[in-house]
Amino acid sequence: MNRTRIESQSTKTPPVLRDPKALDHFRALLATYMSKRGLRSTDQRHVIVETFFAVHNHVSIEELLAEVRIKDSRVGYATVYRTLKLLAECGVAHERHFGDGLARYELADESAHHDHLICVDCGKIVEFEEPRIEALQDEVAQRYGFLLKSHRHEMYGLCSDCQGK
Amino acid sequence: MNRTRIESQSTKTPPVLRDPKALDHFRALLATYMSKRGLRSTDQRHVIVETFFAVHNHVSIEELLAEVRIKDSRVGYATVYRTLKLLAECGVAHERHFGDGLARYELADESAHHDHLICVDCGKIVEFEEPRIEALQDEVAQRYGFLLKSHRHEMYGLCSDCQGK
DNA sequence: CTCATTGCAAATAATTTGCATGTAA
DNA sequence: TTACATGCAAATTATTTGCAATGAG
Repeated sequence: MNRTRIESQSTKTPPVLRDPKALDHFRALLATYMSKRGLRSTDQRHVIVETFFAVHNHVSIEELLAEVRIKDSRVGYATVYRTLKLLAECGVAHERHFGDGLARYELADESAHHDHLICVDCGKIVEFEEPRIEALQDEVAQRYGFLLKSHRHEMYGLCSDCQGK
Repeated sequence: MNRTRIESQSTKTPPVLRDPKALDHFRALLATYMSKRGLRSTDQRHVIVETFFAVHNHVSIEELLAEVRIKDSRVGYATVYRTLKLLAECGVAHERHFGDGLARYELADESAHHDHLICVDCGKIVEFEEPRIEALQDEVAQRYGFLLKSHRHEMYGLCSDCQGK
């Protein structure tokens, strides 16, 4: 693993404001999932999950590991991988793959069924929602006889800040 | 590399019919690009490129290598990687990444600006075009001040054949 | 002749896994 | 005390690269 790539992006973006109610919902979801399978609550899982809740959306494993190690320097990266996989399994997080070859995770949020705009220069990721596109997707799927399960819609370009350069 | 995964998908799909004129266009494009940079024409490149033209769209490296080795068993996989990279550079092919972790290549075709429907059960890939979605994409990009360079729009679901199972 | 190209093996890079040790319940 | 978890290192998997040998121009 290329450790030189670690850079805490959370210092670049303002602290994330999240609805405490929503976080409680996700904590409960995780707790239920874990107790149902006999999984155990550990210090590592706790610090990783709470850190994930606190940092910007679309964190990479590397970024999250760096943040986690500020609080507990002895957490191994395999544990972060395993814990994020767990969060994805129980529906708390979604795994995303953009063009740069590494997995990013975001808080699952059923209500915000969004897609992504990605700046190819600075890497900024903007979420967007467009119900008319969703509607056309359904129409296209029907045209080809597909029963739609999920989709991925990413648009790449230059954000307003990077167009001047 | 996992060599057990080799399976020639071209035997599952009917031989691809392509416009000979379009292929000549791509051959010329490649020849120009190569001579401009002093690159050399070799037997390996020739067999790889012609095989690529003959097989189904969205070939993986593994699949293409298997086809190529039917004609010349001594071609190394590094050469296939390098040649497909070359095709992508000169605009003859596009590299695509779907969910299965391996790169797939398709003939570049400016006129057919299509996206993909992918069956999560059998892996079938269907191309679709929907100008109204393209138009909405431009609208969304403008809304967020982005200058659009490219996009990727993939829809995952069950194709009609797999819905019955 | 000269420098691009090839095939092979070794290197990368992200992620996963085996295993001895640690620790919730 | 009994599995599950952890940390580490080693394994995986797709892709890339170094290098000596080959070959195109």
